[in-house]
Amino acid sequence: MDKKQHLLDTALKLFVEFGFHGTPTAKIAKEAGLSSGTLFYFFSTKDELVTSLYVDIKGKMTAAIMDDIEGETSIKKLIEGYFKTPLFWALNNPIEFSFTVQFSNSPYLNQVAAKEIDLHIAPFLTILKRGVKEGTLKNIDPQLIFALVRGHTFSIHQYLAENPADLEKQSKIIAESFLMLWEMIAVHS
Amino acid sequence: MDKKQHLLDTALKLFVEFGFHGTPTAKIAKEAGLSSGTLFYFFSTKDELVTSLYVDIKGKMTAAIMDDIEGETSIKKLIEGYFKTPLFWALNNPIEFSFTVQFSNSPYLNQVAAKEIDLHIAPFLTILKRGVKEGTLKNIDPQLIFALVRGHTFSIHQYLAENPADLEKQSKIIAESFLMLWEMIAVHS
DNA sequence: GTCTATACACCGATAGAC
DNA sequence: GTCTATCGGTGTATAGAC
Repeated sequence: MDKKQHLLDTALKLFVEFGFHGTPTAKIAKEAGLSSGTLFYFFSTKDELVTSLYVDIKGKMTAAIMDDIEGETSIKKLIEGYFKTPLFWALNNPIEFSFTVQFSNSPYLNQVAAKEIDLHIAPFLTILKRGVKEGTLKNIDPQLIFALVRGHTFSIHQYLAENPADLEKQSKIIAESFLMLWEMIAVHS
Repeated sequence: MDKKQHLLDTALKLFVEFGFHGTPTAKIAKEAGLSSGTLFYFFSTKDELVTSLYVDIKGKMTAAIMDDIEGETSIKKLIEGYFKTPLFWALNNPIEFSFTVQFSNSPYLNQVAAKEIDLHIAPFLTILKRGVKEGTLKNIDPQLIFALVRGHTFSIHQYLAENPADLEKQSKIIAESFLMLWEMIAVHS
């Protein structure tokens, strides 16, 4: 068994429930069945544990998106992947997703290098720019379109989290909400 | 001068910059030119200071919305108020708005009674229900429409915060983005 | 109401044995 | 690699004088 991973998993669960501040390292170690010393053997500081958890999760989410859009070239399909994949991923990994939301809206975000964040944003922005250039997307600032996709994702996630439903219904909501998003940002011919 | 209000103002500024955890009560008191003892004379715990700050700000935002939509009856105008007012309010009160975003995505939110939160949501939900019933809004769950409006607001705020522009341009973006939102949720005849 | 001084709990991190 | 034990620092909150 991988103890480092076990510590990450335990920390994740506790952070989401009690917050970063509300979760002492001693509690993480104890809950994981390990000692404080071991925790600090794997992570030199608490901040490193928190931020590496974020980088970890963000990487997994991005990987899922990349996997989904692999080989795609159509703007619509690409944006669909960037929108739907995180949502389906969130259905299967609610705690991980909650963590990223909490982290992204906390001052911890500043501790993650801008380059690390840009790494996930840049490719999507390139796609959006192409979409605007080609006339597939409305002629508005790609940064704004990016914000709209993000916000829409955020909306649907919030809704799904607060209104439990079976997978079929959830899938339907995600699919329909993508069409709403697409109508909003695409040029209709 | 109202020292309690001064403490609230100082705390607000520091919380947004350093986070709740990163801001000791002693620092708040010192920055406000007061002593720790005085702080705890006005607020019996730090948590009370944090949550009362939230309730305070939320109340002001809601008041601004209510003031804006006073006398309105048309669904479109009402939703426009609920969408635009917070955004314009955020332009003039960026720190306050940042605080609410940070607070809403932290475990502190659980410390605010559900009733307090519902107080701000319920009236808007009533309007949305009426809009769906009347056929002005698309026939989807009002809760979902609510989430969409929220997310859209979140998007535009994020965009405006990251892309500084003059007031005229900002106003234009807010106005145009409302139309995008309206097209998304309204029935087109 | 406001201050100074301080109690005292807690937490992050280290040292050193095994 | 993992543990136990513990240090030093920090932070909330209180006591009591003014």
